[in-house]
Amino acid sequence: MPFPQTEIPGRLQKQLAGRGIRMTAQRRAILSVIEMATKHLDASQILRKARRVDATVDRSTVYRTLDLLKRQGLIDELDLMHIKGEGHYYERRLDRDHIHMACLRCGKITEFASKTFDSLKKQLERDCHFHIVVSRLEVGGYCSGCRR
Amino acid sequence: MPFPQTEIPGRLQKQLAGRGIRMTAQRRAILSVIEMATKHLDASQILRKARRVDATVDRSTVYRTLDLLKRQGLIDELDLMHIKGEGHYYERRLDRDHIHMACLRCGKITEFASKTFDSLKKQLERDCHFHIVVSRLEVGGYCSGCRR
DNA sequence: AAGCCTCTTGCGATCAGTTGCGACTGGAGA
DNA sequence: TCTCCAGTCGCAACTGATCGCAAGAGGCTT
Ligand SMILES: [Mn+2]
Ligand SMILES: [Mn+2]
Ligand SMILES: [Zn+2]
Ligand SMILES: [Zn+2]
Repeated sequence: MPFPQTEIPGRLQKQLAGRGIRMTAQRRAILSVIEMATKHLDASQILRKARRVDATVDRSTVYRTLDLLKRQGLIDELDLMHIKGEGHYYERRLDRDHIHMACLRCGKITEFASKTFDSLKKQLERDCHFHIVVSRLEVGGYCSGCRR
Repeated sequence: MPFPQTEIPGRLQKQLAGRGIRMTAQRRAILSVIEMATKHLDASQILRKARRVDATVDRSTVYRTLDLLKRQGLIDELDLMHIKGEGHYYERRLDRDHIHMACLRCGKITEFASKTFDSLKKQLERDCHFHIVVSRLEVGGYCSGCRR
């Protein structure tokens, strides 16, 4: 999970509030969980952690907040090749896009930012006259430790 | 949805049988639906169509068969940016990988094969010592008709 | 500080996808 | 052609995600 060099705590909350979105105790709890995360979390993990901050948080509020953050472009939703189960994973969206690689054997997730990926997207925008808002490149395969 | 120039009907079925996988009436029904599809289908659409071929097909059999085909590398699973709902879409995997672009306004799905995408994957394999088995690049944004 | 409007929430019902189980069957071998 | 059993199936119970609704609470206005 990529981290910015210097992160102001509560930044996510400020970004939302700055867009005129109402701040609630439940949202603050969920946002703090996402902000402090050191790995990709799924909805049930976010719920569990958020409840330690505010015990009233309900499952549906987590899903609704994740949906809000997605629509606002503040988080990205990942499949991670559905290595375990059908669920989705979430991570904060930072300045630089990155690729996710999931090892089909050991389950390790590797992240990688690539210049070629950036130019591929530029090329897509030019060649297909498509304005890209969000992009997701995920690959499944075998990591250096697991390939033979 | 990309189509091969000449497709032998029943090819998917032969591919499975050739790998020693048992062929059943239900599987034949589901395979034919996937083979004849002219667009990306979700599980409930596949179930509905398969039942018109064999009325006994159950929901769980569709999911189990999709899972089998995924594991065999014969179909790919797509999110299509979850333009509508959380579900997944399926398409046959053919020789050439392609990118999916989903328009967030009109919902149109555009497919695109790219030389740069192919070399990005090669570069990934080299730089990360990762052996790619399956890859998925999906982008959301605005198509030529919808961007202003 | 209080009122008010609107957005948000928890709850329960519902829907979609998964799993365990006993019955069934494809197809290899006799 | 018949037998046989591992693999597959339908079913029903279960789990995770969604939705509609009435109650609750941000935060602007006064
Ligand atoms: Mn990541
Ligand atoms: Mn997905
Ligand atoms: Zn590995
Ligand atoms: Zn469009």
